Amino acid sequence: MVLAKSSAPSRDRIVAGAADLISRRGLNAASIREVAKHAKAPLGSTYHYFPEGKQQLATEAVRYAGTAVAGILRQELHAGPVAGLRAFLGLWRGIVVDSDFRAGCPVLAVSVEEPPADETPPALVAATKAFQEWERLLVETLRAHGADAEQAPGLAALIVASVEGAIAMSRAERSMRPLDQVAGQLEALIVGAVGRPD
Amino acid sequence: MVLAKSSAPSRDRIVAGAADLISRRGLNAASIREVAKHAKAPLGSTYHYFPEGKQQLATEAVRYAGTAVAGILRQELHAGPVAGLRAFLGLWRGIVVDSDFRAGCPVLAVSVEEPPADETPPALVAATKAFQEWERLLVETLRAHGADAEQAPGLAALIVASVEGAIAMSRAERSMRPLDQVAGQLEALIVGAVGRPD
DNA sequence: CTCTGGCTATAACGATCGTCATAGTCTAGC
DNA sequence: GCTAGACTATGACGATCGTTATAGCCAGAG
Repeated sequence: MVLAKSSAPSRDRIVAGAADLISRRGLNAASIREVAKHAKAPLGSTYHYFPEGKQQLATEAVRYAGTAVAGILRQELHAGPVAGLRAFLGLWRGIVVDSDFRAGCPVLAVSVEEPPADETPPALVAATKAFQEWERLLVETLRAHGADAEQAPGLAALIVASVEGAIAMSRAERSMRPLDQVAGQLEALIVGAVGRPD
Repeated sequence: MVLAKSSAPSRDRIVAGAADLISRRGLNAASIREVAKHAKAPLGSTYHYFPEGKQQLATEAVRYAGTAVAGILRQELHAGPVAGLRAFLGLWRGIVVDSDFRAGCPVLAVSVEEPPADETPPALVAATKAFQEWERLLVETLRAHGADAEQAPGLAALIVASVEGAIAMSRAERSMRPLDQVAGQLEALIVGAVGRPD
């Protein structure tokens, strides 16, 4: 699983495990005790490594997932926007399938839970940055491959939004149909956007 | 009176309040106590009206939201797919804006939380049905307005997925940018799908 | 060797969770 | 008015939550 390697040092295992657990259960329902057990680390260690508690752990988990996905996306986009899209979709597809539709995107999971009080918690800020970074990478490559410069941001937003939504729909339906249907639509859209001679 | 009269709008208020709270906090983090308070109903009443507990309440909340959205969608689609899309988007836009980015889609919220054990809880089944019903309504209208019959399901899936994803992204970013960008993309796609002469 | 400091082990704190039981209130039908 | 049944009020149960405190282990520096 891309978001949860299991042989790194303790601290990293905790972060990766938190990302995985958050993607499954949601932010509020992912308990620190479960994260620790999931990462084969003692509960005390989580507060040793993350003295600011759950908020810090959640923030690092979101950043970890966001950065990992961005890295894969950046690398695969070198082969063009369609290849990047396929890698992006294949990544999520693998997570959903390998978990038997139980895991999804931790960034989305954090995004759909109400922040406390009237301040934006750092985990939500990290989620925003992750989404925007993915969009930015897509925009860059779309433009570099001939897509209309003004239309690229809209298409990138559509890609990220529809993939995130489709992941959730596929989990609910316990079927890859939504994700695969969206994949087909997006691929055609990208081809049309970069290949069209005006 | 045994069946007919379930008295005051108390029960309905609880269901609607549960849908709202679930959309804000997520399924696991939306407690029955908060739902009761939010609906100005006593805690005991929730177990009186929903003897199967939280699972039943969540299921009815998802069905309620799914049906309400489907009703609006069905009505507005009579004026065509673009009008339907605008109503769909406007509905969610209102929920997000009016709640100051705190509320979203309860169907999505239920979809992104891991089911217990190895069986599918009824709330998740209800979520699947809600998504599929929205897609079905879109497919019908797209076809009725001249969209390619084979392409309509893919476009409908893309619409639902991207709107759901964009709602979450807008909540995270505390900005309507993602939802508005997706709106523009989808509108152009629908126009192209129904209006294009081959 | 001692000693230090990063890590772990264990237990507890108050709070809140889902759920249930019991008793009380109210109202509709006789 | 009386009674049955729909609803409410109240409080408790075991479990689990985030968090903290305290003591113990154990490698490496001196």
